[in-house]
Amino acid sequence: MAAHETPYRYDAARAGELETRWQAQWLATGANRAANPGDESFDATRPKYYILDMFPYPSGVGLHVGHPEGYTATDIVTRYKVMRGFNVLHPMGWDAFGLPAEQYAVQTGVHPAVTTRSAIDNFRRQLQRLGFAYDWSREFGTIDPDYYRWTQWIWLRAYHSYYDESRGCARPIAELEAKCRHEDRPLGDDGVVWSQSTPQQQQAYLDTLRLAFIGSQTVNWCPALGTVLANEEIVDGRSERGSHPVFRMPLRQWMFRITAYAQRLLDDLALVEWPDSTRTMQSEWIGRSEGAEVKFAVEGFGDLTVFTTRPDTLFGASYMVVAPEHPLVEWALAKCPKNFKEITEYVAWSRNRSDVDRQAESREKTGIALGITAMNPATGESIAIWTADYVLMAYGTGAIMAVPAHDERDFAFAARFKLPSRQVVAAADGTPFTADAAACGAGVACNSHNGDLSIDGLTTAVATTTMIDWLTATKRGARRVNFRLRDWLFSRQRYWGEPFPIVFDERGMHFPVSESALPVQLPQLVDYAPVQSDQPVPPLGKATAWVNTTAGEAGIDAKLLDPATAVRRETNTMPGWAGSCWYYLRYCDPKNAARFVSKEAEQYWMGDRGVDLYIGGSEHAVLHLLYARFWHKMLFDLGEVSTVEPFAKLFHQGMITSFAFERADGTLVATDAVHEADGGWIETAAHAPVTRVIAKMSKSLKNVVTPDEVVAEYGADTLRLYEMYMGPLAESKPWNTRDIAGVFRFLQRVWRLAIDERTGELQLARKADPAVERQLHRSIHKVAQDIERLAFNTAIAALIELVNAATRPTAMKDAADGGLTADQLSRFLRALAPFAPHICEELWQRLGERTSITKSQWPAVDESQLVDEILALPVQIQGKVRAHVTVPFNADAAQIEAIVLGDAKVQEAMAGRPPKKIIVVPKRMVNVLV
RNA sequence: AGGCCUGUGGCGGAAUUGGCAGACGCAGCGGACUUAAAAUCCGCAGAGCUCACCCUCAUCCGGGUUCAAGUCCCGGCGGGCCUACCA
Repeated sequence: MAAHETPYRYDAARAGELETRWQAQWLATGANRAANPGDESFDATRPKYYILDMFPYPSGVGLHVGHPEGYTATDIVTRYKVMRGFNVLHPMGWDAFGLPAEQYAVQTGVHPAVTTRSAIDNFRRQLQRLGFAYDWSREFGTIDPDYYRWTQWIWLRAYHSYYDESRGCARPIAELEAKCRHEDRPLGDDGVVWSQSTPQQQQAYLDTLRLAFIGSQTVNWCPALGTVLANEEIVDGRSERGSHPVFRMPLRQWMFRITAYAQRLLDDLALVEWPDSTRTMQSEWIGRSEGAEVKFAVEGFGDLTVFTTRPDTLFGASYMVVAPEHPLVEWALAKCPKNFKEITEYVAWSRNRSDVDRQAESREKTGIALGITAMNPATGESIAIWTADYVLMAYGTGAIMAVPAHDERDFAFAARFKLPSRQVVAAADGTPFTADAAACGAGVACNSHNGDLSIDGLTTAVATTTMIDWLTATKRGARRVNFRLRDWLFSRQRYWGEPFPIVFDERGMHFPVSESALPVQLPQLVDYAPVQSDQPVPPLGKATAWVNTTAGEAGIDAKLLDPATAVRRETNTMPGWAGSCWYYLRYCDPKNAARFVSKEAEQYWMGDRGVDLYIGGSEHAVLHLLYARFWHKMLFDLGEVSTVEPFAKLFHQGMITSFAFERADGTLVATDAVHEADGGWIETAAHAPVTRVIAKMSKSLKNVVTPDEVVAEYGADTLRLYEMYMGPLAESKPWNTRDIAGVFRFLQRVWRLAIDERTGELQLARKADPAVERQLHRSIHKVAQDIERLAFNTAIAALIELVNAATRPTAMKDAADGGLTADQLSRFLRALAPFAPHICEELWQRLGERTSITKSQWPAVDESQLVDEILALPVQIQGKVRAHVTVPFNADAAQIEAIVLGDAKVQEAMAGRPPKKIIVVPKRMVNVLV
């Protein structure tokens, strides 16, 4: 039939027309608005459900097809839950501060405020074109002063708090300060008390306890990015973004004392419904290890403390190693040892190397003896102290006891430098000890006794506790838990971020901006480029009029500082992660000018367990998700939020990959340089066969697909359906443009089921076909179940099967003889609506409905339609299917046995042999053993 | 080097608790309709064997548990992700 004969066919143009029409309508009528408690339209009888997407970082290039995957999934659940009678919160916004926007601005010469706003506008347009049921009235960006005002406020709350170890939670630091003053405590080891200390000393003391504090730290300096980076932002010694080399240097920076929360961040992973892999990654990142600290006496220096997880091997510690940055190195150099020059050179060399150099080189250990010794507290022996860069200053105490017999790293080092070794553990399974390798496993202690203590013969676990008890009793050490997690470096030498609400006076003391003076606005800068320098120089320093101000002007409490005092503003800014640490809270109450979120809105939407469903990429498994949990716990301690964890259920969508082609030598070829021939692929220019492989979408491979092009060719409903039909949400899956036709044809069939393509008239069945009716109930039931378990691909398959069953044959003369009745169509459309909302809304309205399908109820399922009266059961003889029998659905085992044994084919297969055993699995199958 | 995940037709995938392997879609093949093609509708379709099958083989490879294994256990091989001198 020619196109002119089917002018009312569902094609790209029709899809585009009806989709944009309904999108405008939904937006205009606020169809997707969620009412807050206290709002006029709020219905308190409904349960709440909070569905959150990880909000995007709007980039200049716009959305790619990976973005809508997770967004479509949450949209389906949103629409489904609304139809099921929930009050659903489903918001969207923009994570818009940060490095990429700034780098893009520097490249293009356009201010990041301008490029970011236009990127946001483009992202919003693209998302709205896909018909997602976001409550757009709640939209905000992290760059909005109304938002970052509260980011600054939360930071101030942390600044004003410390971690009370005795209570295990954050408390106002004012309480601690009052206590210090009242008790007139000594502030440090030197015994100087509070009242005898200068204000600077008092502040420095409090800074060792604040949750948001300033401190001098060895930081990761990335000259190419012109900023310092958090440990989490470094991969293989290079910046996660851009892969630039990173160097270590000491710097005074704002930090978060996330380590105070290490144990709780670890423990509470048990409370959340998250993928195991993500919980494992977080717990490994936190890196709890149990062991002991042990003091080794160094004559003239004092104690050299090490952390070890194997105190049971203390008798085998035959030398020690400290990190090149360890204070003991300076002390040793001060004694002018023979190899002073070599030590100095080694330390300088290892310090200046970037991490990438350290790791690029072979594992060959380097190091140098310091020419001093320590006393092994167990053996009383003098053992040499070395320095080597395989010992990290940032972990434990920056010093180790080396037990080459039972530690692979120590073994390699000892082998290289011919250092002594002693066996102190015998393998539990009797494997003989050799000097060729370290025996790291557990076993039984040996050669481990002195006049006071013997752990010989004890298993590793018992030997460990015995040793710790002895160390504790003799004050040579103690039980200790150590974490790999380090404090979070929270300042960046960049322009495009939240300013810190803090100023410094000429003494270098810091003062917080009052809450009432927030936000501290980011000043408009014409030149915001990073400053090329060996030393970090924040671009905000160029805003001299903004930086140099008075206490009064900056909003410092007059009780803290005279308003006329000259002060300098902090010129570092917060890192890109700041805004995403609490955005899910702001969505609950985005316009609140008095609080970051009202108690009522927070308690309602966060409920008992926080966000009910959070979907986003697994690349945020450690960074964002750990930081957000940390902020949330601080806010919980301070009484600002009511749940312990922010995200109850987390799910990661897989990556959408693409095809590329690979030559015989393993190099990749762009898709446009290849053609298909005889079921294979040929590189056109070289006439050589290539194989199809799966690769990430990239410009160079010419395999990037954008939602805009798919929407133009098929419409948004088809794109949504295709992305959900590709496979399980969690898996990574290749985009295959060819396959889109399948779901598009499905929507065309849906359309044709209701609409006569030639006339545009509604066409419906006169009466319901019982088989179709039955299948309709089953499909709706399955779709509901599948949505609950996020198995959208199988839900769609069920709907396709239903439509195939209901489709009229071409030969049918009267359309009313087939298809669906109005009532059936109504129910079918509601089941499909979460997936393909536009076409369903259109057909729904054509059925005569006047309220949006969005607001309709999920169709009811008749349970009796889900069971068959007669079941076909496969019958196995000796475990192989040999026959099928039909039985009543409620037949018991005895009845089924009788039917089976009476069946001719069964008897034939049994060949006269008597049944030895019959296994009947109700409603599944029968197995006869002879 | 370690940890976690994963391996099913030509392709994407299904099989929810151990119970008929390959649902559904793509690509392919055949038919109806058409002067013809497209579109549409109906059918076929894991491999093997002489057609068919209530035959044989088959879920990366090799063992095992079980009446029964894609699914559970052990050992390999391949792919992916994470961590990577963390004492």
